[in-house]
Amino acid sequence: MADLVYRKILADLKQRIQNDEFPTQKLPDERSLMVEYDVSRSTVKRALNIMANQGIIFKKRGSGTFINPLYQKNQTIFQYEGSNLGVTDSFKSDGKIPSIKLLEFRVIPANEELQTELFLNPGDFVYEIKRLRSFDDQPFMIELGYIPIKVAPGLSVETVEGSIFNFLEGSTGKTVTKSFMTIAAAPSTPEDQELLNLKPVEPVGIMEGIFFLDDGTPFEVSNMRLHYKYLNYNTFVNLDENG
Amino acid sequence: MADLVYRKILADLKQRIQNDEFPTQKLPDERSLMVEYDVSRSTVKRALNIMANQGIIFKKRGSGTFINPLYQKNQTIFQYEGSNLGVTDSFKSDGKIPSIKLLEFRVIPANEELQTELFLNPGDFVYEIKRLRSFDDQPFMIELGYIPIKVAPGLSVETVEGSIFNFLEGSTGKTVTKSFMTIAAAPSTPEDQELLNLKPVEPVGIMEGIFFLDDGTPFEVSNMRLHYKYLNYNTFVNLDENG
DNA sequence: TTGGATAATTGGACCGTATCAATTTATAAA
DNA sequence: TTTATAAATTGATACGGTCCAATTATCCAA
Repeated sequence: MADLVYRKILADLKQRIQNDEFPTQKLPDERSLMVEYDVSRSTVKRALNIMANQGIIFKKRGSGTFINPLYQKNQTIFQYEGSNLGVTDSFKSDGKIPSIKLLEFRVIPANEELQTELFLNPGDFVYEIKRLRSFDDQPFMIELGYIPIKVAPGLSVETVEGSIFNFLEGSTGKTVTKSFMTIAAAPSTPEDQELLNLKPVEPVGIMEGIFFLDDGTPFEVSNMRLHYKYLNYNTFVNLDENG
Repeated sequence: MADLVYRKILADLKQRIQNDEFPTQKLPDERSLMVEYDVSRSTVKRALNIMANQGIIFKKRGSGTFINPLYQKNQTIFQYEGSNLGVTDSFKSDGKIPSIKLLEFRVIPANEELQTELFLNPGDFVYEIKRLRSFDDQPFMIELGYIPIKVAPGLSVETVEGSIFNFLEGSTGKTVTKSFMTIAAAPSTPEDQELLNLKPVEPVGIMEGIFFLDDGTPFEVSNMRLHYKYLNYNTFVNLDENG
């Protein structure tokens, strides 16, 4: 995986940026990099394009390639990168111990909305999994997930009390690297307040996600209600939509 | 701009997907598309890669390229694409009339945080712009923005009562297509409740963004407090980070 | 010294080729 | 029929080249 040429260049350039090896905030031009790394210009461009899409660098034709000062100076905001999709991993634990309490686990027929979102047929069944996640006994999220039985037939109570993504990867080798997310906010319901230990005026953050297998199969629909202090979503938006 | 080959293919394929011209959910293979459009395979791959990064298609080596069923069936959630960064444009108005009320407009020295985020030096000045945005007299967002005077020296009250991005583009030709966004939620303050017409239990969504010019210059730091019903952020997450 | 034309620099777009790797399909053997 | 093997399919990686467009640097003339 990591022995790809463009990935090595990518990793190396990121490292060199962090090491402040480009004090002028300007990277060498593409033709120099091509000689330096002894690769073709296409490969250089590939690595640079990925960094540009991640907001690490800006490219300006005729002028050069420049480092996003924020990436260097304030990489705390950029640490969204490299995060995992699974909640277990993506909410940085800061040494706190994550735990899962299973609130509900059953099989139900997929309603119309789930049929649309998970691309199921009428009569297909899904697992309904409701879980409460905590860090050090401080609950921070109510997770209501739906998974078609036909894509994960072997789900058990023990599995569901841990990371479903890890189970999936271990049992089938498939990984979940893509999702469609919707982020919103709402006043907390009495149930939210009880489970997440919230005051009535304190809201919840809502993250709804449809997670896909690598081949595009919708794998899970998840509705996550978060203690508002834990909703902190960072993203770099680039409307150029170039590759 | 739109006469680029890969963009034409991109637009055409999107259209054909919407027109349901691929009922098997499978696109022609890259070599066929290359013949069909009479372009090189590199150009085909470029267009397909962009669509894959947008979540429109999934590619599977050895198997083919497949349409994300959600893109076709439920394109409402995908309508984030093609949106503009400027708030005036990006919040879909549904025929409602957007308006801006200027609450505050002054020049202040940049504090330490602003110096970091906008990459300024001690002593540099910024505009502080506080605005209330509405649709049909229904306020939905309090916007507190900071813009360095040296990147937009000509800001006037009239300008600031309209779209700053449009003014910028008109006066300098520079466009804003990149931003770093942080999304959160919080209980509403008394000021929020008054300006946004919220009940005490109703929260606000918070979007903080650093907007960049095309050359990477940080242009604006904006703190947006939204009526919670208007916070609805959609995004496709792809951890493959390929170009 | 300055202004404008000219050249050099630098990233963008596109083409075309070769080889590899994952998957599916076809074929042959048990 | 089932199973193992080989072939065809299909996207991924990487190389190389040509021409163009935006920007910056250079240089000459007024």
